[in-house]
Amino acid sequence: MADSTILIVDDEAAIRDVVGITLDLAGFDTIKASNAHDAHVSIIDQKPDLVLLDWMLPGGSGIELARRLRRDEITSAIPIIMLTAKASEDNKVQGLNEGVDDYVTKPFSPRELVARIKTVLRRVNGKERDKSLQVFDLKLDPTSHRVTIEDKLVEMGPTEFRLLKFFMLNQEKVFSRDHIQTSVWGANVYLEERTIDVHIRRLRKALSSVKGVSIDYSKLIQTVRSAGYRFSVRPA
Amino acid sequence: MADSTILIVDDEAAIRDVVGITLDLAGFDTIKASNAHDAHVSIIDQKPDLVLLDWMLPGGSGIELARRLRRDEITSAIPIIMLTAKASEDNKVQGLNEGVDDYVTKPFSPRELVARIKTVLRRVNGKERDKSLQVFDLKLDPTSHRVTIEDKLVEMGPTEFRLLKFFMLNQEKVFSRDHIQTSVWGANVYLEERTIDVHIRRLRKALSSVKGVSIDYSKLIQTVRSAGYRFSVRPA
DNA sequence: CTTTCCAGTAACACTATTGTCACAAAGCCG
DNA sequence: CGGCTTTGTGACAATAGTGTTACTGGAAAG
Repeated sequence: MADSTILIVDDEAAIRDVVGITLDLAGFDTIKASNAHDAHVSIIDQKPDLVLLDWMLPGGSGIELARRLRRDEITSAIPIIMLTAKASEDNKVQGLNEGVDDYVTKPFSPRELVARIKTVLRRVNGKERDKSLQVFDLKLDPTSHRVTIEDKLVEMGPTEFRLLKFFMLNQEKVFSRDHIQTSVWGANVYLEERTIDVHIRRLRKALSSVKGVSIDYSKLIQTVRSAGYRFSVRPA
Repeated sequence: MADSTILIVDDEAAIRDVVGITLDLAGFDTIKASNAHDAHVSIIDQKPDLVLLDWMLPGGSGIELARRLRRDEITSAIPIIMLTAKASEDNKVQGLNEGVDDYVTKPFSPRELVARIKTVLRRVNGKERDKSLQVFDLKLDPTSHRVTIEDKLVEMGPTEFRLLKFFMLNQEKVFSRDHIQTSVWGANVYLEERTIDVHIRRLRKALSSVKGVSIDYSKLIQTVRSAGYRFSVRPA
């Protein structure tokens, strides 16, 4: 983790410097780029472990670059954290569809930035253990048994909680209903097949029930026809 | 913790040696005694942080010594772990009433012995944080939201779970119903006063519902007339 | 010993949660 | 488009959990 290389893409030198210093202090290696083209070259060339991408870039926006990276087989697995000037709903929703892994809104505290980078790296590396689970601003705390979105409590039943926990611990993979049943309800439990669907629905409902939130987190639970469901930050 | 001194009281030299070596390796200082009288003198003289006491001692049983230690102001705070040849129900129940802090049944693994000593020391020193809470063989795991007695699942409702968690985090102190209500239900919640009593009853019921267990763990929840309730391993 | 008070207990009504079902909607195939 | 499959959705009944109440039993006070 401490050896991860982060590519910082921002047209403002001041931002590059501040972020660079922050990440240096946190033990990351850093590369910098001031425009989308240079960034793309650096990514292919040096394969950073994560890209910090400014939303607004001259001559090719950040979102364009993100899209390109996702399309390309070689770069599609590299996590991206967007740096946005302000929390705009449209931006967030669109970014979600482009497969961005997280957002950090300027101005941000060094602490938060580092925390989010670590979270994303942990998630991508599949080393999600203990502690509270977090995806964007959706947090699940196994200890206090609470789920929040942007610090607003999300109400759901115990079964939905376990279902969400399972998904957050196993992101990006498709699970059959059988598999979900075994993992969430346990073996030796007979359930009518459609029961899973209903709980999926209830979970989605709970996730989108929070008002005043820019992202619809229920979209993270994707239906894979004839296969099962998947929890993913990437577009379906 | 690593500097704690443990007094080993056993009439068998072989046991004293084995236990002594085990504790040395675990970083504890050890004192040894082969009978109740010597043990008592050593305790007053050297004030060990914990006493490992053999149940059957020639010329004054271990239980007698435990009782004497609890009666005396000076020694009453020193935790005691009993070493018993076999898990006899009567012994355990009686020991519970004498205020023994834990039991280890011979033969025991060094690993288990050290683990139990550390648990008791942690509990007594009030540094019970994180992790799973344990008292004797009663375990509460905040993360998995499970309670077990001797690894057997104890069924109870969510409210009883929180109530038990509260008690296990705050042992040996008497709490008024008001205090319990605020801690477990939260402030700004109106409850009919007797409601607490009913939940206490349900928790006790749950704790004593497990079959094939030598100790009645419901006894740990003590009623303090006109004051409230207390969770304690010491006699009422 | 009697009275008074307090806690134990059982029973009840109310609510939340859960699994199931029936039907509507959407996707997929030729 | 038309038929078939799969999923979304609302409704429902059964169950578990919760708070309240009334009655019982035992301890403390007089």
